[in-house]
Amino acid sequence: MDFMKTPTSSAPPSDTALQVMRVAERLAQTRGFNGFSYADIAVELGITKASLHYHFATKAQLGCALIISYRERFNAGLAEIEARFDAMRRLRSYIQLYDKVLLSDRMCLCGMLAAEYSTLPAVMQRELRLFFDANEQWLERNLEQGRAAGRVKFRGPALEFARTLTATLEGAMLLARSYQEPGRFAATARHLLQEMDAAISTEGQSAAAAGKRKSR
Amino acid sequence: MDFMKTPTSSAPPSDTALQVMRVAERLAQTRGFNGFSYADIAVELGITKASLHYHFATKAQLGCALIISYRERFNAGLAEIEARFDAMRRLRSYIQLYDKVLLSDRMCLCGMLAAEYSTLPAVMQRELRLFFDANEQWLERNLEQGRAAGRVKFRGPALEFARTLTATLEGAMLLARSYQEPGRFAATARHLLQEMDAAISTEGQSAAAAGKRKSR
DNA sequence: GTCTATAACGAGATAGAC
DNA sequence: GTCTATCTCGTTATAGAC
Repeated sequence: MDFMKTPTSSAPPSDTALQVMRVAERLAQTRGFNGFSYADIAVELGITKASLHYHFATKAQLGCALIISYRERFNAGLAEIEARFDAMRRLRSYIQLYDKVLLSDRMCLCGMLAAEYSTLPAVMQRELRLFFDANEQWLERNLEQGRAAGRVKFRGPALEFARTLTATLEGAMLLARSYQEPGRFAATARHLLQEMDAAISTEGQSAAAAGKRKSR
Repeated sequence: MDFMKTPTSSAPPSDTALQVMRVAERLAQTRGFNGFSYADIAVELGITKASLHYHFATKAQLGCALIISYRERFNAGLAEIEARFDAMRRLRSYIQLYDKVLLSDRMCLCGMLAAEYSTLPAVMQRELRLFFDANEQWLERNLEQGRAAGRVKFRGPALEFARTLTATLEGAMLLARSYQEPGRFAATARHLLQEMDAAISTEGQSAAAAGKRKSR
């Protein structure tokens, strides 16, 4: 965990720094990285902007710390899930990670930053891609294992399906926040899990075409 | 077609206003609504910021004009598609609308604005939702028709699948832009179309679980 | 319609005292 | 570590001449 001023620093963040990050993370998730300022954080914590700059000299450094922290917690969550459940429950738990974020009225930090990608400092862009890389590797691995075990079904390469899955979850979060209905995300989550569950028959998906598996 | 200063105005936009919108739209799609300023537009068009304010008194009005214009063009595209093709080709064409945007190095305007939703003026928030509403109604209608005709297959209510579809496309665009690979979106698009195509067998999706029902 | 000029404010960031 | 004070720049927006 190196959140701090330089990528090579290893000093543990102070109490104040952690509070700054806590507030900044929420603001970044709800308003975007370009949607909040040091003044917003300072007011909420009852300190001055100058004090913030002591802990995070530039906003880019704060942004990097946010991504690294978020990614590490996410990866820790994934590791925990992977150690515990079988294939379908892992995927269910994966989706619940996203659901939990949305239920706290936030967008995924990295999904939000992805929208702002072209305006972000290069250092943040790099850290951001690492989040999605880790996501897709975890999913690819577990999808492949689940399919081999006969518990998960999907078509094509696991990597491509992993990317589709992440895209759907990020997109569903994004759109759900424009409405005031958490059910929008939940419905999509349910749909995804049903489609992947090898224990659920695929018969009768198509009302009229049901009888036409002959075509081949 | 009312892009202009008030929601009830109906004067056609002047040549300059159209140029302003053309530039502003591109900036909003690539950098976000909070990621560009009147100065950016002014420099690019070789006029002054003050002139911009003559055409669009406030940035919120410019933003509304952008959404309405974008939505109307999108709806026109959807109407054209609906008049011409059969079910699967309609869905393919729908996805191509998104692909075309991404290939011009842009994010969907409304997907981008959805990320910034909580920071947008209320008038823009309202116009934005109308875009997604129109999208989901078009998709719901055409998915249902396609399923009834036996050409499209999917599980559950058409409305829910429509929302999942839009979420996947918006999410895939969002993530594709953090990498420099348009193939990321294309792969997801291909995957979606394969899954929906009733003419494609669903056998063998699950390597191990599929030992049964082998009509191949 | 477009301009110059400027208001009014907020942004990120720094210097230096305590 | 936190403060006051300040700097510089960019932002939206307006007044008024041409």
